[in-house]
Amino acid sequence: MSKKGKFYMTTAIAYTSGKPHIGNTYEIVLADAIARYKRKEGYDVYFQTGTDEHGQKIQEKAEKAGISPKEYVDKVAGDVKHIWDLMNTSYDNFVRTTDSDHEEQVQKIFKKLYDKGDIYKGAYEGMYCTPCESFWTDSQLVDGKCPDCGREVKPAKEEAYFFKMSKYADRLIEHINTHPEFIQPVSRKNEMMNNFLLPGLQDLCVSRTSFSWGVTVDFDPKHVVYVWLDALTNYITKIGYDAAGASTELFQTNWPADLHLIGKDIIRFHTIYWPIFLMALDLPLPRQVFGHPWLLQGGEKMSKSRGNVIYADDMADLFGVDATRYFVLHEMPFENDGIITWELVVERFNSDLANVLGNLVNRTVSMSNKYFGGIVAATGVTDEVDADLKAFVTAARDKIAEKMAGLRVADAISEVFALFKRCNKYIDETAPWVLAKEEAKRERLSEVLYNLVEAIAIGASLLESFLPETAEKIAGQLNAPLREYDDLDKFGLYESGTKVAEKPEILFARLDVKEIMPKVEAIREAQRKEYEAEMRALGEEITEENVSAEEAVIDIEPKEEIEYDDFMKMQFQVGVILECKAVEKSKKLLCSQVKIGSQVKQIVSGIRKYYTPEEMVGKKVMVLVNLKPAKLAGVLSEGMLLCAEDTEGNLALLTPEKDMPSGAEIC
RNA sequence: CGCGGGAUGGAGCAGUCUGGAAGCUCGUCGGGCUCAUAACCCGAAGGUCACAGGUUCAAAUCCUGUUCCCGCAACCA
Repeated sequence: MSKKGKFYMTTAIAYTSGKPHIGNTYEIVLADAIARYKRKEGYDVYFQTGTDEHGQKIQEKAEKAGISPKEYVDKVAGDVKHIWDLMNTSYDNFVRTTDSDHEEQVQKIFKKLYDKGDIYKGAYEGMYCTPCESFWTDSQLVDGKCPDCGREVKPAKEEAYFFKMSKYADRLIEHINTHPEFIQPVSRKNEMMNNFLLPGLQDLCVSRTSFSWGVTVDFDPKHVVYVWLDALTNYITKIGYDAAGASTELFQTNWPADLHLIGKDIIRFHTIYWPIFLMALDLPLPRQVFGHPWLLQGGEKMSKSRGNVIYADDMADLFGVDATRYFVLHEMPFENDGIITWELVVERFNSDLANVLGNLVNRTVSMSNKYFGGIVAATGVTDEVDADLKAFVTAARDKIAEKMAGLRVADAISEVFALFKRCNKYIDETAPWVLAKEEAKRERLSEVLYNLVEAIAIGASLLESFLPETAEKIAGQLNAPLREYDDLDKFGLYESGTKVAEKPEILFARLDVKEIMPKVEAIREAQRKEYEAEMRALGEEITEENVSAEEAVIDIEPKEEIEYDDFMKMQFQVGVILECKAVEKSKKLLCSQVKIGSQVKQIVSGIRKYYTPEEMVGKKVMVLVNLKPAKLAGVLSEGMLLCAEDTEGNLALLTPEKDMPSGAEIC
């Protein structure tokens, strides 16, 4: 055990539904920077990551690809690990939820919670709407009928296991209130409190019978364990937790985790369900959960068919691993989403990596060789300007420590670069090429170069956690080892008389956007080709539409087969929008007056995000006319406008392909 | 009136808690320098700090109202 103690941190485990893009890769790089930094500070770090491999979605994807779920996840887990390794991440353990020891512990945990009474076998005692295949609680019903379709529901009893969330809610609220650092950033804490905890927690259904690709409940094998219970517990099972009490030493020393690093989308699972599961297991809670923001492709959504997905390996090919690391670490703010575009990457690459850092090392090494044959020696001939440089450089370590303590990784890396900028300024202040002209200033010149090399050596050591490969390269050129953390506030440890590399190696060669963009285009083209090949392999037809669409094809849950009579019960007609306005008190609803034949109906639709009231007026739309009227946000709606919806939830109104009069029947 | 965050030079952000000369990075323009990867250093232009009121000797900062964006929740017949 080191002097600072242990530090157990995890990333979320990646869901193996496809190859991770740069947005997913961000998390592991961020985690790695923190892990390396903590190690440097002197902590015994245990850094765990891995893949989440169960669930319905994976089962379906595998079926489609015509392989077993296990074959499918083996492949994707391989891809994930490959990228994690490519990004030079220093995890200690790569876990997979299909590992047998994990599955076994999940079963034990489930059983333990069941024996304890926190998990109980129940049923959706509520009401089941057969056409909708959905259960509803009494409070969700509208006039005792299905809130989805308005039809009769009947009591049904599909059995399932539930977890008594409410039992631990007060304890969790108390914990969150007394541990302000628990949820980061704090704005997320309010969301969790206001939306979930304070209104009251519902018991959570923790088993499924609708698919089989998961951990089987061993004492009731037709159920599989809810994927989140399965996934979250990796944080304990894979460091040796044993529900029967025989936990390993690794577990004893490392639990509770010091940091769970996760995406902002899964904060709820980590700050509500996970702590409650732990309470039920009588285990202490993790110290901190940080829900980081997302890295978004500028303006557009990432989609394979469009060829604009940015993958870490493509970026590494074009720019190198450290440049990729630099970009994601630097560009991601603490709280808001970051933006990534190829142009932005090139700009950052040139201005920071090539100009500030690469050129600094290059000119310094080059001057040492030119003036002193590469020998860097301190002479003690100082000048006033040296003091400021030294003060700046020796203060950097603690500034960075402060940023890192608050998980402000982007700010921390900026501090490192501020040091390099200060060095460039020092060169200008001392003007070595002027000193070189006078033989009498030779010792001063030597001291200046020594100071520079020393400052760069410290800078490289501070850079190590973020860009490990580059730090090593710089140390190599200076012919000096990277420094220990405790020495980073001391100036003058570079061994005087050391000879630096004879020829400086270019660390980052400047890039030209004009040369990069054709390569980017090639990557895009390759992506589209690969995508088409995949579609073909799945037997899907490639049409102009599904290549250019957000997602080529969308499969939805198949519904029960219906009789022709069922169809005939529904009355569809063409309607024309006479008036349309936004529904107040609602962000999504538009209220339209629709003329169908000679009658006018008021219809409310959730399409405000996609259509303005003005553009609605005059449209011919398809209307389900005989739907039972209902109130939405207090406004009566007497029918339904038909829309197509993609997987992103984007909506498009259906309109007749040729002009048809209002009231025309759709059949 | 569901909860919360935000609006600051061309772009991206800090500053707001604790009122006291509007700051950082990138870009643009001018200058310097030549050790270096056309790089580095210095300087300049450019902002009514979303809008309207109020408090104060003094407001980006505090108070009230308005508009617009964004999370989360709800809703989406």
